[in-house]
Amino acid sequence: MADETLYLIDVYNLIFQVFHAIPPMTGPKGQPTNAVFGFTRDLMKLLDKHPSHLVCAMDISGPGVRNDIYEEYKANRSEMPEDLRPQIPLIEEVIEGLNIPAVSCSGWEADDVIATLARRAVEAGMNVCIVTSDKDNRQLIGPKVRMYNARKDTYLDEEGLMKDWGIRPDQVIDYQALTGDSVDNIPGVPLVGPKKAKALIDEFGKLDEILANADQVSGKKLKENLVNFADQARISRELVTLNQDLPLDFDLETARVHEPNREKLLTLFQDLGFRRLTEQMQSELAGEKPQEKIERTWEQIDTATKFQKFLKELRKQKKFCVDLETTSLDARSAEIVGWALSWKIGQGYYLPVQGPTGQKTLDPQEVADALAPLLADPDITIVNQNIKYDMIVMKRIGLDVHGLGVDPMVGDYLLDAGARSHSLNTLAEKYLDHRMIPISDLIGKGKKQKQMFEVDVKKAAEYAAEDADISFELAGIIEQKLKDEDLYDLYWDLERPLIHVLADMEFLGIRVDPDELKQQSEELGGRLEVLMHEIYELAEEEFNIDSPKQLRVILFEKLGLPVQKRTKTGPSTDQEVLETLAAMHELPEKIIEHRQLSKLKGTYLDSLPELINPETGRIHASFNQVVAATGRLSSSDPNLQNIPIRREEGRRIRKAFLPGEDDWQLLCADYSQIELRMLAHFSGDPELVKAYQEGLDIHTAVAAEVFNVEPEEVNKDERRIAKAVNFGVIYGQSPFGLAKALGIPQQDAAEFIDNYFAQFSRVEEFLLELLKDCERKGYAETILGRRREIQGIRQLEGRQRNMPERTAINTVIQGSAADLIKQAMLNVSAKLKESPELGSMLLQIHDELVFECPGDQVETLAALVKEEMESAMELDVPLVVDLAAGPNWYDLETV
DNA sequence: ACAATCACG
DNA sequence: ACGTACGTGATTGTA
Repeated sequence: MADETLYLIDVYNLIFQVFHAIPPMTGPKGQPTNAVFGFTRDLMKLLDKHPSHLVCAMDISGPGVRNDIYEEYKANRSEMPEDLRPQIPLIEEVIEGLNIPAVSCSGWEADDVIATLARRAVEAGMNVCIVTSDKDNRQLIGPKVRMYNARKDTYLDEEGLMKDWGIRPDQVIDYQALTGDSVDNIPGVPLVGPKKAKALIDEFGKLDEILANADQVSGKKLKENLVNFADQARISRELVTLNQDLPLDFDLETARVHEPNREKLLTLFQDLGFRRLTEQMQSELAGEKPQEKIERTWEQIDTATKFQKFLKELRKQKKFCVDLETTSLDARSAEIVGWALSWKIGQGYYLPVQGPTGQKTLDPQEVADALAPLLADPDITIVNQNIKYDMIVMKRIGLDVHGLGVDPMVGDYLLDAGARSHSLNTLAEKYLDHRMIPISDLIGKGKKQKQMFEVDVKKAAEYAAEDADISFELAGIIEQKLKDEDLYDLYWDLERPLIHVLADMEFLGIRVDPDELKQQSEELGGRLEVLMHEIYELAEEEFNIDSPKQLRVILFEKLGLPVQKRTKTGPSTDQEVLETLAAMHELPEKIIEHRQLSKLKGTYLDSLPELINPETGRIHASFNQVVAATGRLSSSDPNLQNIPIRREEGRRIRKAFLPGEDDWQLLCADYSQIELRMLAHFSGDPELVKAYQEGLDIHTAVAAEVFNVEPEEVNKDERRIAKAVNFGVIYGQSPFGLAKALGIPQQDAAEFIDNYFAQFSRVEEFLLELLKDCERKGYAETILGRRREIQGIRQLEGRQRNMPERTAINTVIQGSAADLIKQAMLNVSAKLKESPELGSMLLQIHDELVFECPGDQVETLAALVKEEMESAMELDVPLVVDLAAGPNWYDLETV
């Protein structure tokens, strides 16, 4: 039995771990499944390690023996989360399906079961591995007993324990008795933490000795505590001591690993919507050999000789992955620390060009010079995860990529636009069942984070080479998936070239005048100061105006104003509420103004200057291609898509946004009512189409139809209502929403909507068709075939379906508009490549593009941009682009 | 880490 | 009798 290993799994420990580590998932029937999935995956991973014996140890709910010792034991444990409870029976089924015995003991905990079986196994000459993150089990560690953390894939043995706590396994109980454990509500001795506990144990030995020698301990308070809390420490010791002698009627031989019940598991996995696990069961049932785990190796290229040999090999490749390790997440200020490459699955290379002093590195320039021609070769396919980042960094040292292939991140976005993450870690788990080395293992986290060049080169190499290797493999897999799903053209012809366009925009950035921002900030600062005092005066006390919690007290308790609506945590104080309250008291008005001004100051005036790159004098925001589920871009660091415009006070911030040179101009080109035109095109409604073809004011035209008056007789109110109804359609409107937007009774809103659909019946038909189509396919689809899965469109009914339906409608319209402007960006960009002297594209704000150009080129550029944007797609309605230009983003005049 | 709020299309 | 407009990102306060 010498080489046999028993794995003892603390089931609930693993369940809680995976439940919190894995974001919520839902099965086909809308049931929560994340814990089942994570548990199953981790357990099957464990089986890959070929244990000879396996036991699932469980708790039985209710108070146990330890509560007799100490009533408060585990008293601060909260109830099992609502989303977890229904998953427990499913997990039990998984355990059953895997043919693993589940063992528990009434009155005792899983830990005691584990302790008992561990002892018996060791006596039988077996090795033991305890699968839990619970620290109590550390007392069981020994020459033949290790612990295993399934989530982190790490083992802990005697040596590891010494490294972590600095003690031996037989000292664990006393250690824990002293330090206590807030999770299990074990009291311990106050003031004694990990450091003190180790010191005490080292000095005096066992707990009883420590307590007996309390008078010799340095530190007055500590001395007292060791005396006063001695009993508490002894109780704690009893609580953490595991029982190794439970009367379990269990023959270890029962734990021997058997073949799973694959039929049962298959059905279960299908019901739960686990695609990969279902496939795995099917192929195993079909008698296919499980795929061999790929052996992943990596090589460090750090000498001239190795580099020459490496280059010889690289030059033979038609496709490879390049991943840069750098000093910053901001591509515009990042320095290259090393290059990771891969052109074969399971093999990565790392070329360090910067490292801690004394470690071998290559010459940065030599590496760049050698790689430049390969990167620029259009016949060599270059791939990487989020390659836009690397392209920007490389652009700074004059390197260009031409044969851009599949970026797994962008590809996965097309395959599953709604996914919460498209990170490399996520994709590696999703497509390769591979868990990556977390970067925090390398550089740490929080404030003590290291820079990549400060990390031991060998460690950096392993991490970086893995990235390149995995990205390379993913690129191949995702390319095939895109082809299978008919999304390859959308990737190849739209998203892929867009990466270049966005990289260029981010690289160039936009010039911002810090002095203008500073001046405005000071002005607002003064006004805020005055407002603040007025507010304190009216409230008759000083409080933090930015704290909704404190504001609630002032408004609703002190002033006794009526609560309008509630948030999760209490009465709401948002703008809408304050506006209502403004009729009753002077204060809310002032709060509104204070909020507005401090928002402008904090979010824009004071933050933007810090983001100006000192080298370029410009702000280089990121345009994210894989965030918005509808297909739109998003902008961050900073977000340049939400610079104020609606109110004059905020709009002035735009004065600080400038063209690159003083005699240049900014040119703004925005699509007129792009989403409504999409709706007209899709529905083919003759009235809407005609209105657009004749160039009418659409809101007036719609008002005329809905209110049955001549267009000339439409009054302001009617136009306003028609406009709101028009927008409502795009959002999948409800009478409630419209009523709220317009401040009218819900009845009236319902009537307007009915009238609208009566007049524009093709719109209603189109929407119904859209929903039917979406329900059939499970996803919404845009004009260029972009898809977004709509959760709940199939299984939900009644009012529960409203949300998915609105999402579906909005996705088709908003997403198609996003497709259109992306296409326009490509077309404009292609033209500007031919005539770069005309200017450059700087920003995209959903339906608007911003350019900079020399003053004498404004008209030429305007004509080109208008032409390309209006002809980007051929719709059944004309596309109209409005143009404006000026010396900054505020003073714009129609071109 | 999350909730509330508010800036944009 | 409910609860609801669609899509983002940044800041601030609080647990």
